[in-house]
Amino acid sequence: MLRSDSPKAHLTALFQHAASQFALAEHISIELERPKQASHGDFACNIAMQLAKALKRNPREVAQLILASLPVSDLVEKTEIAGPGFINIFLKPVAWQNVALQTLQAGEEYGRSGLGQGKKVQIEFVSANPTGPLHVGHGRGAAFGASLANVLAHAGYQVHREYYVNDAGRQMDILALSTWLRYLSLGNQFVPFPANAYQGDYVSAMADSIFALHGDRYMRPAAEVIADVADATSDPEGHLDGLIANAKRLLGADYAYVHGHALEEQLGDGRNDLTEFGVIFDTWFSERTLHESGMIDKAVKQLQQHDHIYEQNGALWFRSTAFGDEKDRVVLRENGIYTYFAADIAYHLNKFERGFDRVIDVWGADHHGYISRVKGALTAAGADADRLTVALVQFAVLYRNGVKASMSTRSGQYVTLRDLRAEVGNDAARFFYVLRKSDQHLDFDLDLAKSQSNDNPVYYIQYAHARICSVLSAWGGSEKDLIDVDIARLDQPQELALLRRIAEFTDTVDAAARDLAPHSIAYYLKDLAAELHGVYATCQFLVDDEALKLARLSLIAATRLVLRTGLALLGVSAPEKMTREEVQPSPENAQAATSLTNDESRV
RNA sequence: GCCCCCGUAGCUCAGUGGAUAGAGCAUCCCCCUCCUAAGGGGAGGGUCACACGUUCGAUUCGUGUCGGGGGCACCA
Repeated sequence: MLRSDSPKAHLTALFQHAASQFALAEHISIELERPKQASHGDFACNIAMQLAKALKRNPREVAQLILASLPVSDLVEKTEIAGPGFINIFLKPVAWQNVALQTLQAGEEYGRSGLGQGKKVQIEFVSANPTGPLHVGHGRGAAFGASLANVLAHAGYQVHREYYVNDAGRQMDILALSTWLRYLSLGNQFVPFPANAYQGDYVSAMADSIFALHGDRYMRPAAEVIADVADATSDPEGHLDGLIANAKRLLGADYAYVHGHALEEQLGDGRNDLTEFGVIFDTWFSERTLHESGMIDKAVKQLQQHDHIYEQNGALWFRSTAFGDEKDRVVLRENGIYTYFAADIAYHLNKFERGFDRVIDVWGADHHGYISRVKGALTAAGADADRLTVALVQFAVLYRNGVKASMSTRSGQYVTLRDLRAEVGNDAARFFYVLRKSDQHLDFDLDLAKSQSNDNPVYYIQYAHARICSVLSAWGGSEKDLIDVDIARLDQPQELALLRRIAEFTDTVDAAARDLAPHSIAYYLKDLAAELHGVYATCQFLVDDEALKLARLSLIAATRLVLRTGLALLGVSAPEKMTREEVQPSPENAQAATSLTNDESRV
């Protein structure tokens, strides 16, 4: 007779029943928390204190009334009223022991919560300009977004992952120009390479490949390329724009090829990078299609119909100040080209049209000022802006040799996500990225990540998983035989602590989904692994007592399931074996260690 | 000037409207004849930046101050 509800859900129902005698209780949610101190029981309920004021009675007195009408349960050992009016509940061991069997029965479904109720949610993340390799800042957005998407899916949402491709606009033109200038130099047409163009080696590589494929088909005289272009020192941006205009004129229809080649190369590179990082998208949505399909025209017309657009200085402005923005914003420039903002309005209206109940954008914290603008435009267009949630992810600041490293894509001086993955591994990178709250700045110390990768908490968790695999493998039996065992043999404090932790998983997933906080999964897994290691250190699993052995194996099999499920949510692998690479101290390290010792001995 | 994030142990950071605020690293001390010691146990270490409010109760919520970081384009 295995119950299907968790101990907490069971108790919540009991308290709901007990509280229903008070009319006011309908507005109060039953909160059961796990006390920090074991002497306060398995759960503590503060409902008496919540009700006390409205009832104008002493909280301890209210607690008495609640307890008097609390239905009898075979899981409850005893209850007590403590402190200012807490009701502490002590459960019988069987309440927790059942958790192991419940977990094994649920299998991969364990931890699912009803939060999402099958609602469709779209999550858009990364969406980096395809103008160069992804860097460590994009990595954080990728790891956060992918983990959050997994968490939402496990919490019962139907999740759609999308990448918005900024394939229109000036930045892409600058990349195309940069590539073309490098290409021209291959035919000895030397145009001074602008300092504010894309400097990275990947640009030259693309030029090489175009030259290899098509020879001098796109070659033009350098003198014509720089003709009538603004001075590079006094007007660097105007200089770039002049070069772009000349490139478009001189190349004619061929410009689209150079532009398209650069786009495809960079987008493909980013896609491969992300795929290797375990970050997969359902849709890659092209900004250009918004322009070409007339969706932006439509969106702006929609705003015009609601009288939120006016003309000034030859441009069209959206009156965003009417929606809480600090100033009005241009949607159609004087030159007749829509702004990025205009495209984004159309894009978000399109998201809503596609029938998502909820839309989540993962943006870098530098975009925070942009939120009110987009939401304002959605409201202005008659859409429900509350269906859009923007999750801001603070910067990942990179440190190398203790110094903040430059992160500029144009200057080409940055560490790529690919480099980072190669150095610390995908698992450590994914885990490290989500180990901080998203609204916390992340100091990513490369040297530390590299030199101490063996101390990374991800290994601690993976090791717990590997240990279980090792034991179950040595046992050699089938996991199915562990679903129906005499679980009452689990009575050690460490075993019960582990069971309690396993029981928390569903609430953890639920809270992580609700708060858009995948980091709490990472912290939960650390705690879970710690409990497992504790049991491992105190209990022998493969003992002669057959019933005890099966009970303990059942416990660790359930633990393995939760570890696996949780790690999968974070995109981290769950290895069955951990093999340590014996690192021999290099001569420099040995020297450094020696000199450090000498320094200390001088004190 | 306006807006956003942060301020918790020596360091990096979790956490909570509740009853004695936690982890990892670092420091110190223990534990492998035994399923991987990438492990376990223990010790020390705190004015939860500061002030005032709200509350039965504030480290948590609000306001202000101070400190750190970031953002305020007819760029994307």
